[in-house]
Amino acid sequence: MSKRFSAQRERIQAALATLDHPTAAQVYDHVRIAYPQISLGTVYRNLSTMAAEGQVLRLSFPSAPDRFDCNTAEHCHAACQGCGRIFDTDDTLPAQLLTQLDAAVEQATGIRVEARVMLFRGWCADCRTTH
Amino acid sequence: MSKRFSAQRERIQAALATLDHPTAAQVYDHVRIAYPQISLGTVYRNLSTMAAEGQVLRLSFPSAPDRFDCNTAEHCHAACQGCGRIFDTDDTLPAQLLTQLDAAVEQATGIRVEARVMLFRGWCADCRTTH
DNA sequence: ATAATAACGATAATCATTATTATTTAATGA
DNA sequence: TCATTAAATAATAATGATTATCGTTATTAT
Repeated sequence: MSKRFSAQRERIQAALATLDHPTAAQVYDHVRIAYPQISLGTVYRNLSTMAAEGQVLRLSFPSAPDRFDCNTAEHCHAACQGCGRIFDTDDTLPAQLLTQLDAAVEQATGIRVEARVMLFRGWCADCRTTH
Repeated sequence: MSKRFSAQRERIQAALATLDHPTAAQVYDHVRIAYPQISLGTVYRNLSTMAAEGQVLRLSFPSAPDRFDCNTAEHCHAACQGCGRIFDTDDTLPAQLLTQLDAAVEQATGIRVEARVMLFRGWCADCRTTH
């Protein structure tokens, strides 16, 4: 009936659900296995559109390509400086902690917080043993 | 004995102190006024070195050049969605709160946190009254 | 069905950043 | 001091990620 999105876009969405915080290139490589004629530009175009529409989160890291996250729920990211993996905090961060944080920010800046982008950097358990 | 830096690097450091979260290009343009022969590559090289040495913070945002912050003390940024102003929390965020955050992140992800990038979005006091 | 609109694939262009290289400046030390 | 070595520079080429263009194809509306 109503095919809301193109076949390419649906495959990109499926790839996002399968892969873990992929880059555009990783999405491209994944989709290309079953759909070789897709173009990298199409992947970028759709990812950018989806990010603008709020269907996907675009994450930016220094000296690294952007990554995309289909989980648009409230959560933070922790990046390992050793292996580069990105971990989700999901909703395991105590909500009461975030509330306190918002209050502290409002007191310090006057901003009543509506959204947060929090990226933590450090070493994962695996990399800590080898450093 | 204190380490001596090149004239170029000292000018870059001075620019960082003057400008507010500048990009490399903005540092370049500022230094160039009084020191026209400096090269953009020199700016990038020094900024990267300083970031690696922990003398400067490198901030990354989607679809925008990296920004550099000479305030390496623990602080966050809060952006107003109304007027666009950016507020620093400086060190007014309770350290004990950040420690708790780090612990929660490590428990959730395994990452032992070394650095955080926290950007808050919301409405400042002025804009809240007019919205 | 036909016209209008949107999305596509291929590829060129752009932008930020890093690497190269020849040269200059600073440090070392006999 | 003067020569030697090391480090940093300016200029510029190269790279990598992302966006823009453009002719074509697919989808939607009349």
